[in-house]
Amino acid sequence: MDSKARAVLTAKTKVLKALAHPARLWMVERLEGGERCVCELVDGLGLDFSTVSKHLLVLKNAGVVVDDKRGKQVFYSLKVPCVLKFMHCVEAVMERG
Amino acid sequence: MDSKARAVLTAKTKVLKALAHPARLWMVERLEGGERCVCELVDGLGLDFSTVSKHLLVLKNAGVVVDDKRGKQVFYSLKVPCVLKFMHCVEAVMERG
DNA sequence: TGGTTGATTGGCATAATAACCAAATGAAAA
DNA sequence: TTTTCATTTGGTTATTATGCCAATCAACCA
Repeated sequence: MDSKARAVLTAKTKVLKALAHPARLWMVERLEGGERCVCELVDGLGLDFSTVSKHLLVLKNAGVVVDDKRGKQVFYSLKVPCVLKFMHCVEAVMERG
Repeated sequence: MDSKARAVLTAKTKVLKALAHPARLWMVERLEGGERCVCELVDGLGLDFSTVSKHLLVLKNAGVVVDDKRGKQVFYSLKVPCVLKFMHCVEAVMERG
């Protein structure tokens, strides 16, 4: 495995790692229904504001979501529509458990 | 979020976490070409036998691979064919980075 | 039987994550 | 301009993940 192949692998796992947390996956699923402000996500998750903010940063750095500040609020939305389609495969893995 | 929804999320993230490591993802991609014995994977990765064995256990516990002991060797193969299809979406995320 | 090979397990040190609280930022309202 | 509100950042601690070494196990061979 050369260094280029290693870099590609690391980039892919960055996306997977971003999705591989219950709070972050919940937020991504929630964003399927359209953009949400941070406060809505905090309410739904029952976590600290700072914790949710950091989770959103992870998703943003991975290229999964984008943010848009309007007025006092920040709205997050999915950057790539297929993100949740591919979750059907994950569910298939679970069912064949 | 009730406890049932939380359990489903945790189960999904178990699969994602299993894939979210360079060595494990590399092995899964390699298994796309058919079953491989542990020794082949060790050679390709350049990691310790014990390390590779533990990574494979993570994939097995997540339901991504199955093992088959034949003689002294253990062969691993993908349990769910769609695992790599959904990686195309991950690649799409990377390209729109 | 005794030894070798392929693989797993246990143990340990180190690194990376995740949660909270407190404090800082920054834009809008007063 | 001062205050306020939504969010982010910094700091700390607890938990989890990773990788190597040594020991073990199971199957084959001499």
